[in-house]
Amino acid sequence: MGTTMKDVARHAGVSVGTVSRYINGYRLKEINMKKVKMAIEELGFKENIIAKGLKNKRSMTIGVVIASLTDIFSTTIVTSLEKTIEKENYSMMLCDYNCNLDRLHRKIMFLQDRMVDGVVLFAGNENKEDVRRLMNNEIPVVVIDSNIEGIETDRVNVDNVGASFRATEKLIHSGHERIAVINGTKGDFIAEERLQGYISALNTYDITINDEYIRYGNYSSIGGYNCLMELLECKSPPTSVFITNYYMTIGAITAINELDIKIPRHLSLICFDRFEIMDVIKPSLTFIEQPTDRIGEMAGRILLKRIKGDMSQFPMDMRINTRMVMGKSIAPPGVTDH
Amino acid sequence: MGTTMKDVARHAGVSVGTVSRYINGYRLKEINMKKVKMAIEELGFKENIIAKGLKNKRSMTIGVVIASLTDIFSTTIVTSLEKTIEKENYSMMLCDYNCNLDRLHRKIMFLQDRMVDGVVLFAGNENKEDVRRLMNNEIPVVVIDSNIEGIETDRVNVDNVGASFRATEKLIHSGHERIAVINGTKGDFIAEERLQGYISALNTYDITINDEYIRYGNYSSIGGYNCLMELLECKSPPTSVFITNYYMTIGAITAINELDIKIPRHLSLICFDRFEIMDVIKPSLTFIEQPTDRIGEMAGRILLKRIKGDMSQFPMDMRINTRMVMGKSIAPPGVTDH
DNA sequence: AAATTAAATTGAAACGTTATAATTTTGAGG
DNA sequence: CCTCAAAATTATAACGTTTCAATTTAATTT
Repeated sequence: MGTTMKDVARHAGVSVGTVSRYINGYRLKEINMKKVKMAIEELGFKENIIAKGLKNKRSMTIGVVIASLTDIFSTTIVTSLEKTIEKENYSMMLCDYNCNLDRLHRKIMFLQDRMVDGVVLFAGNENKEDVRRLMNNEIPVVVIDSNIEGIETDRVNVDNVGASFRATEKLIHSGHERIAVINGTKGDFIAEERLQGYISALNTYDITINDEYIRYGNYSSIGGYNCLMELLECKSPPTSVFITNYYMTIGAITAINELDIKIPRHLSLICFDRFEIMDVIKPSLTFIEQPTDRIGEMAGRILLKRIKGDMSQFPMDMRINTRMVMGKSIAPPGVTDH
Repeated sequence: MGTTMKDVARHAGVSVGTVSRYINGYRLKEINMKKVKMAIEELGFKENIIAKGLKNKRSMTIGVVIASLTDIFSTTIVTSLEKTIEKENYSMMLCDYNCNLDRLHRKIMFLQDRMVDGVVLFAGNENKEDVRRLMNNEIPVVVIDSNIEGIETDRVNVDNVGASFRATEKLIHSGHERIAVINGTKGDFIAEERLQGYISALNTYDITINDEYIRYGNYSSIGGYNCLMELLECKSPPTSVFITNYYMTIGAITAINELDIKIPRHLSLICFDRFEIMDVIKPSLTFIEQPTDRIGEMAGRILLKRIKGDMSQFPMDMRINTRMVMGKSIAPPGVTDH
């Protein structure tokens, strides 16, 4: 280790320039090619990406900022994002900021100091100044699951409105009218979109909107648990619930178990996101699957494209379709099994 | 952006060397200090970590390899690891390899190419050749939750044997003798240690070991679900179960709910790891909490120490104590509530 | 076979830092 | 005010690449 291109050049009897050209895939005479190749193998040469980065002002690294490393939805997307960028020899610096905006700011600064070639931001990172600075420095930014108002960036989102519409519609089609929603965080981009889909479905089918049925669980399991408990304490409790994320679903199911409510006999359920425990829950849940693979891949592809300087179709507003997976958690209201 | 030390030097009317010395905190004359400081502010100079890295052969980056970004236990540790290293201005390249050994190899190569100053490996990364290569290249390695046989590395583990002993003992103390264990993956370092604690507790209290009560759930919720189902189908089912990780606990609880078994009336439970849904499960579970904060912090501290060249007490075998958190999931066997 | 063109290679100057030897400035002592 | 040491600063050579003008080598044409 520690062998440089200079060593390789000497060993092969050519100049460093030639070695460089070999490394970067430019054509050179057969004979030199062989000599260089052998020298590299014999010396175990590995190029120094740092020196390379200094020269071409590229770090071959992208920065990824998520709210929390422990949020499985984000990390699943990141996994596929990484798979996409590593194909082009990029690596990733992954940061979380644990909902601390100051920390978020520091992280973005940090990535910029590290000369990342591009940045992927996840929902909630609405630190406009930082984003603006990145873009002024010509560091492309792709935003996932969000939309930074007032700043034009490429973004990748699922079709939240459509998905929620169809989820709600699904409940309506099986006869429900008392349909509740356990939504994320009030005002949040995703939550607003999902709410819009829900409302629009109810409107379409002329069902009156009952504010009591609209709850916010802050994307957490404890939130989901509490919302479900509260919903069932309404004078006229819902016969079905639409839950807009993974953690809240876990919480709601825990509440349901505790209350000894049977699904779908007493309550129909449709939720967002596939998660591991799903395979194991009985009855199987009907849910909307967000194609995390595709989200990560798209984000990666767009970012790489921008990094290469291709600014066509900027800003892209990529909308990814979801898929509804049918389980057995929905039945007509007020019907007993037999 | 784009301004270099040269620009600062010119603007301040000093040489680049002086600017460098300012940046790195060496003493210089008051007057020059002020001039440089002003110039930096006026030009918005930011040092180029890449160039710096090239010169001092340090990337100020550590590599972290975990099995999967979606494994919450690992990512929780990584979160605190990151907090530790960022205090000293290090950043982290986080990789997962999704149980693909070839991918693991590539990742480690990758980190080495990126000139990381140190590496943290999580359980299962027993790619001896790669680890050896890292160490030969004087890149310090800290291993978490594992022990690479035949290679001396610093490592950080919880006291698995002790924790499992006490967990099992706890069940024994409340009168159980038919105690099952749902363990991770057979042969795995952690699983073996936890099994050892279990066996040793039974031996200590003269309880015969029943092989039927020892199950492997591969750390997955589906595994935990299946194990629990199987255990209850024994001719003489256990009255209590010790579950050695988070995901398997989730699976087991799902099975328990499905079978309408009441805890702790029909079955006592003790498990490993705190997780979000825990706050919400009734009855509250008794569990062993692994101090993920401390694990990450220790790993970070040891690695930084090695990076600084301090090899004292090498190889460290750090054992972190766990804590038992009392819930209401344990009761004497065969006793009904009232 | 000479002349022309094309292709391949070389050598040296960058990239933005740090380290070091050489130089200048400062300050104390006589 | 000169000398000499100590302190501070400067200029320059690295670090390991890439790039580009200049040069050499090879291929083609006449």
